[in-house]
Amino acid sequence: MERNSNGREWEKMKKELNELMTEGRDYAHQLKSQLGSTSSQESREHLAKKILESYHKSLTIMNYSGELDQVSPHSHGGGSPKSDDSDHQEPHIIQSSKKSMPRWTQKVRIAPGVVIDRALDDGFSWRKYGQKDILGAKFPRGYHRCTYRKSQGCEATKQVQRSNEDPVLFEIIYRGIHSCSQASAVGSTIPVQVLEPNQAQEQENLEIMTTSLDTSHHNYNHQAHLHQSLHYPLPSTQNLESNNVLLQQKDHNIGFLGSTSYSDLGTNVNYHFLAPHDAGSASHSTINSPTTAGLESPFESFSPNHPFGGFGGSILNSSLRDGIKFT
DNA sequence: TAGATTTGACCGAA
DNA sequence: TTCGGTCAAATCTA
Repeated sequence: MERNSNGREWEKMKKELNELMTEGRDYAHQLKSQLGSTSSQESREHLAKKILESYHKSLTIMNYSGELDQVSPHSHGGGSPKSDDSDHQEPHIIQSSKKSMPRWTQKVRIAPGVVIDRALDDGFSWRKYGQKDILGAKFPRGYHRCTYRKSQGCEATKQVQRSNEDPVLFEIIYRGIHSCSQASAVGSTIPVQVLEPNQAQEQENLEIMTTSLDTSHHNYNHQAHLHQSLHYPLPSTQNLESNNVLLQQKDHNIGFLGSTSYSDLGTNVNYHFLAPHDAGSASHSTINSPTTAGLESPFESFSPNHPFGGFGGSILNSSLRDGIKFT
């Protein structure tokens, strides 16, 4: 059946991706080993560049494969029909009309204390092209596409939906990968993706990410605390759980990961990212604006050009948020 | 004045 | 027929 050939192609792609990720890991190890040494800044930058390249290649493969929508179609045995429980981010397939486009979801929980002014500043420029009331949703869904769609034919889009149950929680659905000039400057919008690696390798990949964070984040003085849980479309729920545990543990070491802001869909809010388990302690104070329809941008103090942009950017800007799942 | 946002209309999939 | 996604004209803003 068609599924068999797709499966073979997918296996081939996974192999290539695995090689690239491994390459990236090796470079990261080298970089890590140089951190405690007197190696030159140039040498470190070179290694960082190589890491970036590895991940960029990986993401490019995913971009053109058109396979992401099919990732792990068997990942939830007897999965429940569509659920409104937005706090549980079990990987699931979202049927997309644009099958060839990778699509993934991330959830951003906002907390007070950080003023942010760009609409979900993930380093890319977005232009809002629509807003629509969704059946069963209290808040409208915003539709955004890449600013460079016309000039560069970039097909990346995103949708922003505010949670019914938790107004400080935003679900952001990304579609497509940037093909515009921002892609090389910022990195892919696709966050970390580990494609069925064994756990050891998976942990190493994650270590790379956090190592990268440790080497970079000190350049920033954000107030926000960001916690994360990544959700991979892996067949194994065990992998999923280990990812979450690992990342949350790493997260505590990181301290700060980033902040962003979002302005849409209901109220003016200032946010930083918190994992659900921290949300309670972090008072999601919502700075309500007198208008609820205006949806002004509450995001500030998040530089779209910060060095998490490339490798780190694809991971940090996009991944290190409340939750991400590929679909 | 150019670029961004808003919003009603339109279209396609289910 | 309904609903989600996109279009495009009108409007806003820097």
